[in-house]
Amino acid sequence: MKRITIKDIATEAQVSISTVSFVINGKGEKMAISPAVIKKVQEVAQKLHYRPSMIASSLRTGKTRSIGLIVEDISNQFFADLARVIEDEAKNIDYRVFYCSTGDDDARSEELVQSLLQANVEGFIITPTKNLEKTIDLLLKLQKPVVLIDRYFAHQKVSHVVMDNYEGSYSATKFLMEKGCKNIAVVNNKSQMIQMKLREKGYTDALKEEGIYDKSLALYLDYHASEQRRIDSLIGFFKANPRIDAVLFLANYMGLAGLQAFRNMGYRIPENISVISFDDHDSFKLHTPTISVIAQPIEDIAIKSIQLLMSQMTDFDAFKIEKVLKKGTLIVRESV
Amino acid sequence: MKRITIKDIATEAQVSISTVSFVINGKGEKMAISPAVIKKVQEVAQKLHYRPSMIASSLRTGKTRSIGLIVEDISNQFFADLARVIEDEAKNIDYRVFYCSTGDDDARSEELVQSLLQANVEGFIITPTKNLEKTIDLLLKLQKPVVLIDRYFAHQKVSHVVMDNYEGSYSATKFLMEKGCKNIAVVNNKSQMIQMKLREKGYTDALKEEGIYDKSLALYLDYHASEQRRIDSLIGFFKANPRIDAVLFLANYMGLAGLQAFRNMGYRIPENISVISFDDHDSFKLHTPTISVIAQPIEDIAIKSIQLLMSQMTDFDAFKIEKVLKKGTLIVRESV
DNA sequence: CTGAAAGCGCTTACAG
DNA sequence: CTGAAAGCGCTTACAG
Repeated sequence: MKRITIKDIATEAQVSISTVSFVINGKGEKMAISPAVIKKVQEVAQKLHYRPSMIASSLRTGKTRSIGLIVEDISNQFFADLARVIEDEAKNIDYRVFYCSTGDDDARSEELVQSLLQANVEGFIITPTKNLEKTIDLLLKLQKPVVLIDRYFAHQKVSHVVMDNYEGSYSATKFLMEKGCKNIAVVNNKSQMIQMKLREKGYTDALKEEGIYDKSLALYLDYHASEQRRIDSLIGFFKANPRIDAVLFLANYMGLAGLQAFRNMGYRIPENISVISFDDHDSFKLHTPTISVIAQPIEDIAIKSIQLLMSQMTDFDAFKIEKVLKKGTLIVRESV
Repeated sequence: MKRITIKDIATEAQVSISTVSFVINGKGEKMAISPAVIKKVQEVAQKLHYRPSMIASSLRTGKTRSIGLIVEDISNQFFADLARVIEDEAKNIDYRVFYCSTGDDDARSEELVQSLLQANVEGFIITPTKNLEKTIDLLLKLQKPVVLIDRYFAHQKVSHVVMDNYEGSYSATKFLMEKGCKNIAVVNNKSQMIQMKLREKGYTDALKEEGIYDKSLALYLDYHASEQRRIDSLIGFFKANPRIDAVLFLANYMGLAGLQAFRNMGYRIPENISVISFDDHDSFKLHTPTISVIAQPIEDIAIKSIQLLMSQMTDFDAFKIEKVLKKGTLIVRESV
């Protein structure tokens, strides 16, 4: 089955290919093509089931009407929701989204960037991995619009949209203290990424203000360890520190592992321990008891990052770097 | 920043663009180009940071090395896991995957197919919506390789890979009966899609064999209703049928709604009611009690469907239609 | 109001 | 062993 091209339409409609191209792209009127010809061309295109070749037009115009979205893990509900909103927003302005997961692997992230570059995407929305700064510099050098989300590099001149992580954990920690908790632990990962540091700092500062900060009450998990390994570390940590009466998990996968740890240990929530986790998740709503969370403003982040990207794409030179913080929401459930 | 093309390399290396193209594509030796020239070209390409234009080469060769994956909802864990495995498999053979969600909407599904056609993907893996049969016929007419997953149309000549849905619910129902359950309900949706019908038939047949089938013990939910509406229907149904002592949910989102319904009603699992759901989910592992499931053979399905697609892509004419059933696994947890 | 022609960056059959 | 040239399907500046 041969592909139908504008040439076929031109022949069939007995006009030139330029005329066909103008009509197909809705520029018929602007080019003062007669309504009769416009109608004719449209009918023929319809009849032959013409489908324009995106590839040819991309090659010609240098535009692909597509953006690349690189997240940490598309099967994590937070990123899946984010991707869904970004895709919808992009569709509204007739853009396609190519999305892919880094698995928190620097080498893979760089490959993905290269592969999206080859696919000629017009802009990038990225949750960078720890050592991706240089790769992002490359994108900037290539004049590619970039917006970072969820995290960023403190000294890099790139727009980003992230949740106000500091404020989120600061107020969650305050909330735990108001409820009477005295020995509040925190569970973080070892990544040292800025968003995780800020979350921990919010926690630390809130406790320091009350003079009850105790740095031995922090556990650092390995992102790449198996879930069982994480659960084991958690059990070890809580057994070693029986005085802990509340815990703040700095990401949903840690919270999920934590709940399994508590179940194994026979801890009851909130009688034995109060729990708050970052990032909402189905399981937190469904758990007995339901778990309080600091929910990310997913929709705000998605919409703002597309906006920033678009303004860069429209006018790269006039564009100003924006660093946007969006407030999260403390959702109080039964676990405190 | 101007794009570097093979022309630039040719100029710099003082050879023809054909030579450059051959070297870049690893055909240097085959074309008997001297090692010195090969080396030279490679060095220049490296030095200038040459990145081939996928678009130009696609236009020329008609190949894009990409496949389209259309699932129901990428934020559902089942499809997310499936997508992840398919992406990895595709990457092994140097293919890219474009994935997108239908939201169980026929019109959107057709749009997605059209948009992937325009992007010139070389093959399709699709979880079709109810009325997508004609669109799939179109793909077949266009000689596009297609593999359906999760569900299919009984009389359409297309390869598919699905779980053995009948066997899965048949054996789950048997298992419930062995445990002494007498009034076993089933919760399905209204879609009437073949995979859902087969799941229900496995349930029905198992009960009929024992002569205890009661058709009033079936509830049909609306996929497009809000979660709260689904929960309300479930509560109404179980209140109206207090003799029910076990329930089989035919998809994970129904099971999740069911658990919330039981919590609202104060039902205890498994004392008041035994529960088995199709499709595994984090929440089922984490729930108190943990919930037994019929897990899909996700990896098997993903790998097999890529295989089938590849054999169609390699030789469309010689290819035979294959209809593959993969067995699921009953994972027994605390809910029965 | 419409058409001929150049060119986007590649690949490959052909010529030498 | 290497090069000149055609052509993939479009868009658009230019000419008339």
